[in-house]
Amino acid sequence: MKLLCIDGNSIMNRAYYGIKVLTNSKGISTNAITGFMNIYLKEIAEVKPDCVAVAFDLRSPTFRHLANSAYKANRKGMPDDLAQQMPLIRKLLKLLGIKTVECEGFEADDILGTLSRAAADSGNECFILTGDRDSFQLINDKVTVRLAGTKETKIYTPQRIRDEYGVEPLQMIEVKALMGDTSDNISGVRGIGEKTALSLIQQTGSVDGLYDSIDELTLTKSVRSKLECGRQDALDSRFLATIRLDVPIEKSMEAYKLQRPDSEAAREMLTELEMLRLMERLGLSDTKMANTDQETKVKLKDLPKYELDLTLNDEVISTMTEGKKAAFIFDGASIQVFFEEKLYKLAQGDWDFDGVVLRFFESGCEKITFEGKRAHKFAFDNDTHLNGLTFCCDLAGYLLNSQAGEYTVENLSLTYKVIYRADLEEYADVATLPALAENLRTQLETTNMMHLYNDIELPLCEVLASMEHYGVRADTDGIREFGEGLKKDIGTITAKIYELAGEEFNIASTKQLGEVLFEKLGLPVIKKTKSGYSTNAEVLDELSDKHPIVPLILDYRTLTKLNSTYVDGLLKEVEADGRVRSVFKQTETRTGRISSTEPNMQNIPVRKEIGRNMRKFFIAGEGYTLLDADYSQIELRVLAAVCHDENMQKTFAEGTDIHTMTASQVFGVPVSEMTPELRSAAKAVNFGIIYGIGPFSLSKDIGVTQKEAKQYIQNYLDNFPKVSQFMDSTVEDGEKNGYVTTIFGRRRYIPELKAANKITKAFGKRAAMNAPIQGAAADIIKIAMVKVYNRLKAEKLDARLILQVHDELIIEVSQADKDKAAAVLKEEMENAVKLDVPMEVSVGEGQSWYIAKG
DNA sequence: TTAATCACG
DNA sequence: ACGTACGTGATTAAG
Repeated sequence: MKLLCIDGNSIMNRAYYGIKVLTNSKGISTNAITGFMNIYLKEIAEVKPDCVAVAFDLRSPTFRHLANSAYKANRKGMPDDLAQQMPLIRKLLKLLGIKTVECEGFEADDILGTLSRAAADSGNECFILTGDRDSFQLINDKVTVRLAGTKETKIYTPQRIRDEYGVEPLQMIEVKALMGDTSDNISGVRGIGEKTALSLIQQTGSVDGLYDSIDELTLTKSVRSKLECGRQDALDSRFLATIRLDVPIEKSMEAYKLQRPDSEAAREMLTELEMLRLMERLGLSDTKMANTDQETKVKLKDLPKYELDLTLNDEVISTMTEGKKAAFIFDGASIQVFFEEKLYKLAQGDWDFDGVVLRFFESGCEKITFEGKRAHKFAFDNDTHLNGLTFCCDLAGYLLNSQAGEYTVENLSLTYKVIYRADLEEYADVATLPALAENLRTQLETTNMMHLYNDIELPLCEVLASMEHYGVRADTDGIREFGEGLKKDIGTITAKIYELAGEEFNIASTKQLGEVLFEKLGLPVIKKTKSGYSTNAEVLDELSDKHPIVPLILDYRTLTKLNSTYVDGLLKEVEADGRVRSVFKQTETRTGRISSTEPNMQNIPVRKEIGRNMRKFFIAGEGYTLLDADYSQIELRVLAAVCHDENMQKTFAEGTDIHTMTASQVFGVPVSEMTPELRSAAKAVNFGIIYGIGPFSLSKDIGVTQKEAKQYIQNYLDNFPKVSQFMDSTVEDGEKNGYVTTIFGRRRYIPELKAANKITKAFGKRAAMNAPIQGAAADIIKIAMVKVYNRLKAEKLDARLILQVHDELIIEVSQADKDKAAAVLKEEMENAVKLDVPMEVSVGEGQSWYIAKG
């Protein structure tokens, strides 16, 4: 028989640090449990054991040996959220019919030792699954250690120990006695490390053997004296390092046979923890359907059967007329369609794939799909239009929970308790769509997000597809030339840096740079990172007048960033027709913004002139020009509107400068006596308010003491009590409901608000304060995009939206239509929504983005 | 794969 | 005593 012994604490620890954050909507961490079960299931599949035992340390401090009461005293207490998961995993294992073993006064290691010995003695095979190397001494012909790493499990047999360490497994005790183990607070012999310890044991076999023959050994003076001084330490450590094999626990293999799980209770527990994926993997979700509702529970055999493997062709498409419904999934290379109880497919390479797909898209029937942006784009790329799209499941899933991560049909079915038609194999996703869409629709209604869905997200996906279809024209020669200049300058600066440093090194390596700056040149260390010295721009700025090399490093950083990310990075993305087509992601951010990738067109440099030059290379096509419109202070306007602060509203209504007004209030200075410095400080305060400010960061930002910064914030909140109230009530709502919303009803769940950890909770509060502001601004520009898109189309202007940068829209328009398009753009953006505060938009025009932006 | 850095709103 | 403003994406080095 095979016995799998698991070091529960060690694997939980591994799992905890392996998966960073994972909490359910109630804020309970589930990362360690999830990781543990992932490892467990993988190991079970590989080892195929007959018996399983999971050993745990007891919660109370345990001492293996009374001889040394300092034992483990210095081991750091486990983080709270890991400790909270320990009783949960034990309960779960019990429900799953897996035996857990613990014993007062003994460590998990001792239990592993005892069980492995018992298994070997009764002629059985034993596998020890653990995350640390402590149990190597237990390895023999019958006992194998499986060391769980981040990616793979390493298997340790006696031979592997001999190969790796040159000693027998049992001799690992002797090695540890000499080298010690800080994590277990075993001192070992002072000054003896792994290398020396191994070599000594290889020569003498054991601690006893070593001291018996110490006079005959050839040793360096220092090693000999260390050994002589540490003789008693070695003996004590040897005792501590020996894992016990005689813990009073059940030793019969029979007792560890896997029991029948208590499925009902396990299902209940996992539902409570919201670990639906795991439930599925454990086969607990009743016949592969994540369905816990009694009345909708259906057995697999009762599910309707459909006609499969039909070919999508024009004959059937001609029957897909108005009023009928079809579900489809199109991934670019193949399409599956579910229509009137039949499943059709077609793949690239099949006869007239593109044509058939496009004629299906043009058909009059109502369509539901998944990731409809791709279908829209395919239609646009082929000069036609996707008609009748009424539901897009990923967008609904995103609105319902913007931090769910991956919006796949399978995940959504699990979350929204829809029978996932795994029985239909390649058609599983498409056959699941109708039920999923129906359920998602209901959810959107109950959460009051139908408006958001119908009027913003669904139409927006067509707009984004259109933007991706058109792309932006790039001046590749210009970029290349700019790059040449950069590369030349980088070469010059590099040489100067090497000269000043007195050596050549990799300037891009923070490690090497840190050594040069702080060790060789002796500059003061301002800040440290986890892995060494911090060398970020903030630190270097402080050092810039301490040594001439520092400003050069800053220049080097600026230039190499421009060169690799923007020049080389962008050139890679330019397509054959001279245009770049970014991918705009609609289900990525937690706040409702869209994001841009491959390339990211939302972080093209602008703040510094050198980088801003990049924008000269984004240009209009022949005969066209660019229009650039941006909202002025949209987030502060949103704040003024949602909190109903009369002061702020009046400022915006009258068109006076908001930062000046804030400065006057916060610093008690009349507007007529305002200085640029005060205005700039007030600007930082204004931004800080939106982000959930703290005195520390504000003080750093505007260069005043923390005390002063604190006073400014207090002044602000006293002068704008409505803002203060709004922030408080938002956090309160978040704590009560688990989510906060924008004025348009967009939700963001913030499980961090329920965290026990202070830092996490503080983050939750800031996120809660920010989300309604950033989110509403995102809502507004999305509405504007849909309106602008529709107007340009309705008025048949030769113009199209091509970019969005959070508060900025860019249109490419024919010279003839530019005035009309500019008017449409300004009008639709300013009137996208009606708030208590006017929205102000400024529009610029020019051949390049650089000029159009003004 | 992760950490550090830096580009944007 | 802690760690320090919200939201993103790309590149590079290094384990």
